[in-house]
Amino acid sequence: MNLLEQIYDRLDSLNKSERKVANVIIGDPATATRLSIASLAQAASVSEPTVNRFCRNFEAKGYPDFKIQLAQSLAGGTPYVSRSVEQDDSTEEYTDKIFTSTIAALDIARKGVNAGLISKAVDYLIQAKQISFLGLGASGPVATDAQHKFFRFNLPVAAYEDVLMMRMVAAAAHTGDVFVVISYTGRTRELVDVARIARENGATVIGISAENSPLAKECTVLLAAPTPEDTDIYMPMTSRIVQLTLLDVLATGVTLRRGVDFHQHLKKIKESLKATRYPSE
Amino acid sequence: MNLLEQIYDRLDSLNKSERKVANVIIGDPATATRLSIASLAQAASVSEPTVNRFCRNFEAKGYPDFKIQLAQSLAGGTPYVSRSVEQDDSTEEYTDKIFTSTIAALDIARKGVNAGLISKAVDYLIQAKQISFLGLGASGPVATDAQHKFFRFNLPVAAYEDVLMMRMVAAAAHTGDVFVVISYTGRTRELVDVARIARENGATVIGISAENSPLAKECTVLLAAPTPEDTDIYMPMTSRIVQLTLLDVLATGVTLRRGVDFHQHLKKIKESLKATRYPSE
DNA sequence: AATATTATGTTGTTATATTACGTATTTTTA
DNA sequence: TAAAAATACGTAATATAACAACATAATATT
Repeated sequence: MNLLEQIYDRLDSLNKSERKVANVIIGDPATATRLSIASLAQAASVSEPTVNRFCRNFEAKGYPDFKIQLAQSLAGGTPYVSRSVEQDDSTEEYTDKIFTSTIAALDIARKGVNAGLISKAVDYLIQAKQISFLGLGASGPVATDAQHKFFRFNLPVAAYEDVLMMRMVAAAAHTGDVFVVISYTGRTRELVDVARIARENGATVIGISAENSPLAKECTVLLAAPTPEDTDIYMPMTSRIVQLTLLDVLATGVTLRRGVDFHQHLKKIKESLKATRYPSE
Repeated sequence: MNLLEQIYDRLDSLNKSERKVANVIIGDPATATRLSIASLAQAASVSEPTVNRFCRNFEAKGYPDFKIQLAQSLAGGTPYVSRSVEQDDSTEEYTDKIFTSTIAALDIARKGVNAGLISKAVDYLIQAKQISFLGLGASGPVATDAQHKFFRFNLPVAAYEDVLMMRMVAAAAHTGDVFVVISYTGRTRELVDVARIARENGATVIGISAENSPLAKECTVLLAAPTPEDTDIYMPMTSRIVQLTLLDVLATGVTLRRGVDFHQHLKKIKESLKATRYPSE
């Protein structure tokens, strides 16, 4: 709960003078952040120490600290907390909730990412003779997207959304091949099988999936997409975006490691696309 | 643009001492808000007036005012500022940058979304006899993903990544059909053509694309994915995530509008998938 | 009604920020 | 390349703001 909410919350339990202070702040928090303690005291018709005591009541070190917290609680207005959509939400509400939840999921993932594992995964990808992205169902497009991305970065890639193809490719895998297996739950039988086959043939398996899942056990490197609390209907949406972002990170890592020559390649690709486009005005 | 972004933006145009100050602030903006001018000056190895001048450079009345603004730009404590990846970034650094940029892009999009247009788009989707998602290249997987999502919500959907198929479907379009056309630039010739054909046949075209683009002109409703400043190599990544999130919003809107019956449907789908999975422990 | 307790204000001190000015550095011009 | 101008930066003095300690007033308790 942010500072401003706390003030509202505790309005009743404040004594006379402090309530005066609270009311001035609530009345116009934005300008309150610009006032000196003297001005605020005057505006509330109380003494300066009263304002100071008021601030300390709210876990602030003093008046300046209080103002900083107040400013922060004013910022943006919306704290990034995953809130689930309700049946009677307005368009504004559910739009905001979806964006906010997605941001919250990314933020959690950001904090939970293991840079060591990313680095390890990049090591494998760089040395790969062939990279295959595997994903079924909702993870299918994620795999295809990864293919596009890595292709742009001039790497030998393929994506498969078809179980039979996956099996065939896994069966024909060699040491040096890398399979990136994408699965939200990590429990899709077929994918777990394919991962095992690939591994048995000496390939490296990078999993983008849930921790402690059957798939996780088959992976050389597992990048866990930390899954937030509620697993309701809307979850797969945000988890998929986390997966995509993890793949962005991997692609970036590979690119950086490969050095400068890729810029040339990228230029070529961009050129090749120009013909298909209307020119910019 | 918030204060922190401004600082990033003007880093180059600052002189030596001021850049020192900027770097300290950027390095840890959160604690910077708690420092006195003396401490900050010391941390940056400059004099206090230099810090003061620095603050005034950024349209602040003085140091305290600057801190307030900084605090506000720090919503929730984490600075979500799009920073581009540098060649010599460590794994931690580029990982964080990618996540942060993605979040920043979503945040910008969140603020820029027009709820009225979302609502309008949802209206069309709900009444649609048939919904087709069209995307080429990097937007292809986005279209396919949308198909998956909307299918789960029991809507008559298809996705096309193939130009010829698109043309055929557009040519056979009827009033009541809805085409969702996804394009980052909005300048892909083929897509623009297809959109026009679909419109001419009475279909509704919902664009998820850039404003003022050729594609935008062919759309019944345009959901602009506001594109942040720099269009360098990494941009398409984040823009695609904004597109996906917009589609999440649309899917959610449709679901909410359709009421309760869809829960039944969702349950059925979940059941059907169970057989393919290893059970949860 | 007397006492204890809490609330609030006054004063002086300390911390903090800012101004004014001077020196050093860089840039420009001859 | 030297001289002049402009800009950058720091020192020291000053003004402002915040706080602590104490005193007084108000309220609650017995």
